[in-house]
Amino acid sequence: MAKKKRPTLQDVANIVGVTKMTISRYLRDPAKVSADMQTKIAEAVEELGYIPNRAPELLSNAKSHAIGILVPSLTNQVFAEVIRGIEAVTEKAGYQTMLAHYGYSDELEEERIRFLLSYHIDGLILSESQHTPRTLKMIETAGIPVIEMMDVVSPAIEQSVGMDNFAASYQMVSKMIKHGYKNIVYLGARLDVRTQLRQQGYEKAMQENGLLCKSMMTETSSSFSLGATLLKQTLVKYPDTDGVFCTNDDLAVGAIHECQRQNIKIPQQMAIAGFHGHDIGISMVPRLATVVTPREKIGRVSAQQLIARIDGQEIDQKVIDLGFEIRCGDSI
Amino acid sequence: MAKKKRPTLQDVANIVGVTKMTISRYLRDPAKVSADMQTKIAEAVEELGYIPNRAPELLSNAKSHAIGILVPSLTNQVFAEVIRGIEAVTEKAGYQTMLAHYGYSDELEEERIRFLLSYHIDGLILSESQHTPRTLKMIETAGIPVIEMMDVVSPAIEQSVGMDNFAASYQMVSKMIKHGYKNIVYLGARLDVRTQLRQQGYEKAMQENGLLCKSMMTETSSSFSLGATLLKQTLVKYPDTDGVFCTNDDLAVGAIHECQRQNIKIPQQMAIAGFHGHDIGISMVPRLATVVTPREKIGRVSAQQLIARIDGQEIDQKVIDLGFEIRCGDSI
DNA sequence: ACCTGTTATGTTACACGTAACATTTAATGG
DNA sequence: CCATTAAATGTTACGTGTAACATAACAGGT
Repeated sequence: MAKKKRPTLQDVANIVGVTKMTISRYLRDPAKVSADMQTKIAEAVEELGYIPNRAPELLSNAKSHAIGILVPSLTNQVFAEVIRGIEAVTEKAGYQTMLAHYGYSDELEEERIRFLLSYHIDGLILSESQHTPRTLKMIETAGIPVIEMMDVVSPAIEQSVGMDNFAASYQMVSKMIKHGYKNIVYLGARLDVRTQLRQQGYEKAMQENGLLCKSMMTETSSSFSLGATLLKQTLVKYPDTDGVFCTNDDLAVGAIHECQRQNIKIPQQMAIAGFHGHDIGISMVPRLATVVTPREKIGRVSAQQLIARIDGQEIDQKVIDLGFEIRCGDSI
Repeated sequence: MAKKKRPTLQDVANIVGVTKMTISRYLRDPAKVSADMQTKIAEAVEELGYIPNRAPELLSNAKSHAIGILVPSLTNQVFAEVIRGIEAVTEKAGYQTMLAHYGYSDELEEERIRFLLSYHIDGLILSESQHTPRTLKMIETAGIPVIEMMDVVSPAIEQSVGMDNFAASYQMVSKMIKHGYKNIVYLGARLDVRTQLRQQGYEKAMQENGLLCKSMMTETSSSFSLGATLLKQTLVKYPDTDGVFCTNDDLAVGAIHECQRQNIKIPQQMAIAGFHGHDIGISMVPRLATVVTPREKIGRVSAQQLIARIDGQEIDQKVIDLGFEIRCGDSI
């Protein structure tokens, strides 16, 4: 069972009886070779099971038609939807995507970016606006367009596409206050930049109304049961709590579960609001109040902008704000 | 703003005043060059922001220390956890992962595999045991080890790691029947192989007990609200339904939501069971009856087996069954 | 038959890091 | 201080597809 080397263009060429250049042309555009040559080459390629080799085109400085996508987490549903948006665009434009994640760690992000760049990707979509100095240097050196998604903070690199997390949570909490809730607590997990922005929006709304800011936070990564736990802890520490604003839907749903366990009536005794507008918020009873974020659109627009810039277009808008929507549901 | 070519080893070498070979040695193992050379090279590398280039090592038939992971879907939480398991192992072993997904389409799977193979990955982890003929040919040609995850069907390629979906659903449905439920309906979405195996397990259990098999199925991809919809439709079509077995937790949770909306008491009037054992099933009220699948372990073991085989070990077990656990919760 | 222009194929050189071997420099022992 | 060995660096060749240019084949018009 000797390990055969995998076939090269030359191997295909030998079968057909031409030079590998002809095979190369056929693979890039079949119409470039004569009709009977097309069938002969097709057969040989099929017979050998030829697999293209990207190495040479990486050696030359040709475009790779691959772009890198870097998300902090795959367990977070948000990014699955953003990725879907990105790929809806890249698929049509003939770009392949290389996906990586880094568990909210700057150092891991750097490592992943180095990995992706080592494959000469044509562009890069990041999910944060905070990077190590080395990351910034690498990206500058690579000289490829970069997009930072998710928030509309002024981009650390070139261009950002997202929504205003601060404004969104400010509006949501203001609405809760308008509904008459006074002792609203902020529930947060996984303290990334966006979580912090949302907390600041919460604080602004509370302070504007002369209310006290309280929070229940953890570094643990978000989950439904964590939401339940945080609510339980909140009720112990702040017994007069009449509302919680959660940094995402998962926590909010878990909080609702805990209220149901403790027979706390929503929204009469307790208001609960989340962030993102995932499907479960619509499915559940009561329907969850939440900020609906344009996740798929963020992906689509990011990919469009990136590809436009790969094609040489200048940046027309450094910051693209795709907005959000407040959905009241039945939980506030 | 002339586009600078990105720096090569030669550029680093020119700064330091040595040949690129010395730089290459340093990058692979700093101890291989003299002490003062180490600092000089480190500075130059930092200054240029040198990014490694994988092309040459792809050209030579060297190992790439990258493996490919192919999952049908990223929105499906199951795979996020499997991937976490895989990467826990690959990270330690010094392998990079290239992740791709294909939306349950054989053709897209083929395309993704071609893409991954074109980067000379050292091994491949797939999530299905059904592939196009061309896919099989390519994999054979590539001559790299392949693992098929998720179920314990006899592997289409070489080795499979997973659990017995058929037995699991058979046991769960049997348990529901033992609890006294008779008119149990199977709720399914996204008709992939594992969904079908689960349905067959359901049917076996029902038939063994002389009960009638009924199902409510759709090709739409799974979601919480789809679970609610399916339950609603089930109650219209089969009004005497007293239990539903769902192909996954999402559908089951949605079904519970719908029961809550319609004031159907769980488990007194309706039994509901899911599949996988996701966090939400523990968080929610009532706690969901479900089959707990070893998702992360499937990932870990798959990666271990793959790496062992990349290192030349022979296959010791063609099929590795990692078992499952029935968790009753409060919903049956 | 001859020229023109088009189409199809061939030739050459190149991109970049590394294995294998060659050479230089430094270090140790007598 | 020379001989021998070890350490550090240099040299050469290689792998694979493609751009750019070169050549061959062929059609159509006169």
